Amino acid sequence: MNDVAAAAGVALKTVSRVVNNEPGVNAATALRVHAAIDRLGYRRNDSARTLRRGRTASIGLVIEDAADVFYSSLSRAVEETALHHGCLLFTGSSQEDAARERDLVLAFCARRVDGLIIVPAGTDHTYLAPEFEAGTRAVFADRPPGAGCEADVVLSDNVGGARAGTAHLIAHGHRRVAFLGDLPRIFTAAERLRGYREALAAAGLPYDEDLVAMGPAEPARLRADLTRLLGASDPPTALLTGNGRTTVETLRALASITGSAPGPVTTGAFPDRAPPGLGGLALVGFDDFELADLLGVTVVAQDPARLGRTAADLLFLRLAGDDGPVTRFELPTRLIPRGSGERPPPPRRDRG
Amino acid sequence: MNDVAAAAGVALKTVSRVVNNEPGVNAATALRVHAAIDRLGYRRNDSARTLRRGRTASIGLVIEDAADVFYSSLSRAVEETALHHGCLLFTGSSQEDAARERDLVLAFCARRVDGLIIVPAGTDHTYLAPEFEAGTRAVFADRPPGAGCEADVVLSDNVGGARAGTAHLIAHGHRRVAFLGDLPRIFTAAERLRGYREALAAAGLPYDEDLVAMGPAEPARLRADLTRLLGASDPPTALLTGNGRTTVETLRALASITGSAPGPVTTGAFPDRAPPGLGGLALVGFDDFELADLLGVTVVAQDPARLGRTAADLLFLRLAGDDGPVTRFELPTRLIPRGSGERPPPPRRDRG
DNA sequence: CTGAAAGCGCTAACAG
DNA sequence: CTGTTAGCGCTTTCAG
Repeated sequence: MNDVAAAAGVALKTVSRVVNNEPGVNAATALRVHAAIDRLGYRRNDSARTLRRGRTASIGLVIEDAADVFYSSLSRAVEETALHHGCLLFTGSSQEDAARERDLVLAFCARRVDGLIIVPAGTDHTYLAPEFEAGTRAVFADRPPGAGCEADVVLSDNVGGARAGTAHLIAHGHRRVAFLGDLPRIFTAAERLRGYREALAAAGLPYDEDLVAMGPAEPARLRADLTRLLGASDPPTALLTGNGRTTVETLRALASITGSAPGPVTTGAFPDRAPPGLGGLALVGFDDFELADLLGVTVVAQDPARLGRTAADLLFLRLAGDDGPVTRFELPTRLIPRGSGERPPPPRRDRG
Repeated sequence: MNDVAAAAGVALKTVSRVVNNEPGVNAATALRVHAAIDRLGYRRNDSARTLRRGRTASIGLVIEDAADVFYSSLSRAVEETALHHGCLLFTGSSQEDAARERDLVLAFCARRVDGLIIVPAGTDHTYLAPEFEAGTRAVFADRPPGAGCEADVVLSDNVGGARAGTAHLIAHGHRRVAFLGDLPRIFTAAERLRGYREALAAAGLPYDEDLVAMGPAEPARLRADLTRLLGASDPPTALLTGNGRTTVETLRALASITGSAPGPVTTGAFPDRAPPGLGGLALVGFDDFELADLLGVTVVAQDPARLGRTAADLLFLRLAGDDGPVTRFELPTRLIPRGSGERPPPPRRDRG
């Protein structure tokens, strides 16, 4: 900028004014400055600019895994909103690791991001207190912050969604509904388990621990749990899977267990024959996923993009000075019947 | 930092030394400084730090769409490598818009990112020249830079992959193979079309323009093109789809045209019956996708994560001072037979 | 081992 | 309309 000023024969400040389109610069002078800028290939250093101005015009986003469709949709929505507000976006994946989440957040804070959107992996966010004190704002998405951390949060209605999915299966005659969930320490997994239990209770059905399998969405673990479930003396006739990954891996596991892939819905909306590969099981999955429509898999859909958009909107509201009380948004889920969740249980065999 | 220095009764520089673990500080002094840091909740401002040091320890990534699985995998790999090098990552989606690509890149450059990884939407990258001159490094991924821009690039073997996919269908007896590609202005689409043509030529088959449909991967457009293709007097018996989105939307379109969803591979590896929904068509898709295995869809797989990793590694090599000649990596693709690509054409009806 | 001074590139505040 | 001065928070350089 100094060089430009020298080249144009003006003061530093005049160059600054021109570069920022500030009013009150003689057109001729501005022209001279512009010429110098072009000649020297000058580009403003926004790093220095933000240092001076106090705001970095950047926000940080910590998600679980950028490669996961759920979080990448959320991320995309946040990006859109950020750009719309003239903000650049730092992204990082916590990999469901609390320490890594903290490191990322603190790294973003060290760069003095104006705000944060966090899908928390950990449950202790006391490390954020100094940052909050320093004026950094944060909005939590998909999961709430740990106890003792007051911050806005945008969630899906996990309990309601799981309840609806379970009730849907029960309404179609199922009395033995299994739940395949994520690790129970994960907020959404615990909430969905709660919804599942509530639906059972509402229908007067007993809660049977043997019908519940919580764990990571890994093929080996799901295969083992499914084998156990299906081999039991009183096996489930329906499955509620706790998230997108789990649903997909369950379909895969079932295909290998029953010896064929899950079948599609035939022409009509809801076929009355069993989709091959589900082995006669009914299935409702939490989270919509690509090709679920073709496969005829009934799901409880979240809207990850809306989750991200809402969180980002909220953050920018805060950054604009909104100092209202901490809020908690809960976005609705939507049950999409596609066949796999509308199948009745097989006729009851007599026992003995 | 001033406050900390005052509180600890030392000079500014001593605090700086402690914060950066620089050697040559009395243990007792360091302790006093640490105490002051904790008491005041001090956190170093990395923005100021990078301004002074010249390097921002951040890189910018411009992809087409963060919500697309292909680019989100690439993105995740870049992120991993960046973090490994102590770098933070700015992300932005160009949405296949050259102007937006440029704006994002220049915004990143204004923040003085150390380097860039770009999946270009545009074909004119002269706007980068001043940045290169200023020392910013860039690596292109998935697609090469426009003419006149010298930069490293990491690609998939698009020609070879498309050639292999087409040859695979021809080897299974098909002589009427259609190609459903992306917009021809997109580098990868053009390359894959070239591979398709090469395979035809190698097999002594004519290139029939009526068998080629290039355009955006949108349901309506694909439905129209497929309807036209299948309704022709000499319709194709096999399809090569030009990317993941197109494959998925083609499956969807075919399902709605033929009145049923595509069917799964049955127990054996390659069923000899037509997967329902493909209407007897054989299909090879460019790009692997979630559940392609269960649906039995043969694909030419790219490795987006490796694309990202390679590009990032290359960038950090450059940032470390490697000034070798500009390189062009081409990663291999892999044909994964799953059934849909191994179906023979239907017995030839006599015409007339 | 510690400190004072200068300055990274920019903008805010106040002159002229 | 233009310029000067100070300083954002840090590190570099050099001197104690």
